[in-house]
Amino acid sequence: MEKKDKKNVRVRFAPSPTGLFHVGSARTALFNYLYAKKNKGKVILRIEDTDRERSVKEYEEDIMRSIEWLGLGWDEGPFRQSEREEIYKKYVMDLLESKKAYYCFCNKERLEEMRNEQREKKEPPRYDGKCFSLTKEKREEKINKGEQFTIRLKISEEDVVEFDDLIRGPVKFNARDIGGDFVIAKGDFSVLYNFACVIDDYEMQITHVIRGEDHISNTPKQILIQKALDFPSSEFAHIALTLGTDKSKLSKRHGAVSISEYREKGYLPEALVNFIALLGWHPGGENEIYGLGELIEKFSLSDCQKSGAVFDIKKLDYMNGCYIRKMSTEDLAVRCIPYLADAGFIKVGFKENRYPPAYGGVRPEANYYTTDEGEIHFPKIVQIVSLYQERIKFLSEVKDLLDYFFKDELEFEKELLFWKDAGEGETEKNIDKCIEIVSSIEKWEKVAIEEVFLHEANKEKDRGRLLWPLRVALTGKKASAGPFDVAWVLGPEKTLKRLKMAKNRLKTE
RNA sequence: GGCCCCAUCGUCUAGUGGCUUAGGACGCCGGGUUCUCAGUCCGGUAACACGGGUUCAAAUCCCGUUGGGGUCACCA
Repeated sequence: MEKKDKKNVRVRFAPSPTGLFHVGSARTALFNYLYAKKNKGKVILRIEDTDRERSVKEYEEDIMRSIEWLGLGWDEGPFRQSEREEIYKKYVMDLLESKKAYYCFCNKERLEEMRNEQREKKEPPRYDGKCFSLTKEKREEKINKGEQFTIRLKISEEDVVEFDDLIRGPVKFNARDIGGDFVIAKGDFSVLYNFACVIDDYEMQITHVIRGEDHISNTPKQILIQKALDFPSSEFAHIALTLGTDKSKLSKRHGAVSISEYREKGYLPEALVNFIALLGWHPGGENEIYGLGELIEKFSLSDCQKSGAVFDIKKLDYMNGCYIRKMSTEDLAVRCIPYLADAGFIKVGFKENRYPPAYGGVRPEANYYTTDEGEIHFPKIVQIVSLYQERIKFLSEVKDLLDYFFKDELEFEKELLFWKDAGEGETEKNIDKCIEIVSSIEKWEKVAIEEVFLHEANKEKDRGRLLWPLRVALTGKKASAGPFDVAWVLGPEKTLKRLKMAKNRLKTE
């Protein structure tokens, strides 16, 4: 149903900076982006900060940082509604002059009371239009007395507002159900959301308004404003909401909802984008892994689901794991380094000051790394990290998993060294054997280590007798990467040292 | 409560009147690989909300019921 001229598609991201950038807003931004790119159109970023009290500069930064991190970007902006008040005011004055809007001096108490009464009578809350009939003299008198006022748009209650939603098809509202003449501006002529939105969409020549379903009831108001101003109507597409596990609109109480939280936990932007795109949209077919390019190529509003989609973190985890496994080990190391640094395992230095660290970005060619023991080279980090490439679902896991590569002494109960029913004696014997094997290896290479250990371990009826204590001695953990790999990365000296330390530990209480 | 939107496995979904004993993915369960944890491979569990129509034929079209959600500010 995507008809009309798509040659000059212009869409907008219009978040308001009243909180950290949310996965729901990110999904809306994504759909806008995909639609625009698919149709060779432009994306305009507009910060909706007409509510000064609730708008926070840091959140605005978070919005832009998050959008960029996701790889989405925009073509024009950022525009800020707080910087466009003169423009809005001009339109308010026009409306006032043409009598399509009027001053209202009703105070909040009266409004509140009226609403309560209507509610009790089970009527829909609605402004009764009292101030519309105020005479010019009366009005000026009140203004001169300094009475507070608002400006309301006069609507005709018989009107039927219809629009053809690109996702849902025709949607119809009776004007009498939208609550009467509604406020478009406050006493200082600062305008409200619906009004600013319509003016901006017009001035920025937005062709397609793609937004969350929660805005569907704002649409008739906006269309009424468009009509009052003789603006052409834009196309609307209301995408279904992102839901929490209880099926209500996703919000803070559902847990992590901001893009920055996901970034910090170590989700990859490409995985997050892939996952979010598939919430409420499906290109058909059985593939589920798509890069941004493919997403753009396949995107269509008509393939969007009409019902809300629950944000299922388990599936995101799975997808993130897929993306982690898919990337090169070098790339993985680059992405893990900030987490290793954060855990205090390594320190990141910069060879040249003119290459300041990019946001979240590490560049092996411009950095050097140190541990408590001195410099550690990038290839070594690659080795370490690659042992966990198949094991982690998100990057921050390396903080808990890789500690033993950066510690000299490991903390663990000696009983952890015991394989099944093996006691102290047998365990000591096996550790001795490991020491012997390690000492005998001439070329410290992955395959060689594995071969000789396996050869020895196969003599036992159960490989674990030899390999379990080896692994625990090297890692101090009951779950870890394979012992040969760990030994190889650790190097012969450290391997030997840890085996000896494990042996000593057996003798302690 | 008014208005609006929606309705296929627990979750994301395929399905656009016959190809469907409803397909895939995540999760979950079982098994293989295995020193552990992952990963990987194989197998399994599980859904068309209900009731009426229309039709030779309905998950698919229509109506109703029920259920869920959104929204009703001098917030966005």
